[in-house]
Amino acid sequence: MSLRHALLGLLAHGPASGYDLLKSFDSSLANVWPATQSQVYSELTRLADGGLITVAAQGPRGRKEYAITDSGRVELRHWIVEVPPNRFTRSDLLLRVFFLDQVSAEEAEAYLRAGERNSGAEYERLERMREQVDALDEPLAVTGRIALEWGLRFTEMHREWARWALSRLHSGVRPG
Amino acid sequence: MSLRHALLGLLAHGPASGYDLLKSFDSSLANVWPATQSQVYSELTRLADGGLITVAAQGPRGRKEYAITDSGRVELRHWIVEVPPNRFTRSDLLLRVFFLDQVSAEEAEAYLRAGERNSGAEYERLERMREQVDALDEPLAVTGRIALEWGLRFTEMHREWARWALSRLHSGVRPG
DNA sequence: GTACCCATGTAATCAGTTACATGATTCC
DNA sequence: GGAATCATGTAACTGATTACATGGGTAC
Repeated sequence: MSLRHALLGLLAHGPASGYDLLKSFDSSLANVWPATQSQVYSELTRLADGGLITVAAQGPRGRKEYAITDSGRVELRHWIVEVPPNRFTRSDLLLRVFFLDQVSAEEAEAYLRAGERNSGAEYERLERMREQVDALDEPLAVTGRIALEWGLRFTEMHREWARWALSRLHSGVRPG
Repeated sequence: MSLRHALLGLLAHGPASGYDLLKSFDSSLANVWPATQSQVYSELTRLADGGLITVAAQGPRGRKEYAITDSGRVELRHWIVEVPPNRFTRSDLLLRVFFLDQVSAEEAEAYLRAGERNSGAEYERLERMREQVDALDEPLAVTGRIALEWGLRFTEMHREWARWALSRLHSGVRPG
């Protein structure tokens, strides 16, 4: 049930249409909580039915601009401060690591090297984002910057871990 | 479609029943790929229908012991080395961070402090696991140890990030 | 004999993905 | 007038969660 709160959170900053919100999911929020077009539109309908948001204005091409209601804000705050975050996230990347003993040493090595490369590239992508965010002065800049820092530290950690795993794999597969 | 590969990976180490496999999901795999009882049993039936595993033996209480087949091993290896891991994982924890400007400074601070505490406790839990794993000499020990190291580094990173975020929040909310 | 663990299965529901479908407006 | 973009919606399917339901075997 986090998608609804992601939408409430975005609408807490101001009214927007499904189309507008979708763009947030394609850019900033894609790293944290990806969502598809069909998901966004149907969730907006449900939120409006529940009275957490309302259609504040209608524009051309059937555009509906949604605004958060008081009960929507209450629900958002409740979710942030009261509902404990999910501890376990699924990682098919780590799941493969668990079974690396089922492939050849060369394949296992290639897998970890690919991980090292990807997190390096991801780090650079986030670093470019940071430069942009640091230039802004919006309210999103503070919290967005904190989330971005998480990504930077995460990818850095991942890269170093992949290196460590490579050395560990060598000593593990060929003990001595 | 990672659950089926998690099952194949576990069965690659030797035959087991649904009940046995379930225990793996409750212990070691819970950190990486949680699965429920109903999910495991229905996926096992599907895997057997597809010929990736077979019922190797039947025991008391309707116990079915499954064994991986050759095509199951082929599929497992293909998944490990050919299928690229999922880059984006959802994090409702980070999603809340994005919207921390919607709650009071005190509440935001409490949220980050709770994250710091939790990752600290999680780190200690994993450290205790490491002590146990380091004592083993099974084939799982090598890859399991590598996955565990990821958890240790992740929780450590998370804790340090939470601290950083707290200082950042103070300077961000009350500029000067 | 009874409590606990072993052991499997099904049904209902929810969340998320992919694909399909349609049409209005703006820009050039 | 044609292309790109704005804009919303629905249908089919897959994956995951929760709850229900049942019964055999073992230890004491």
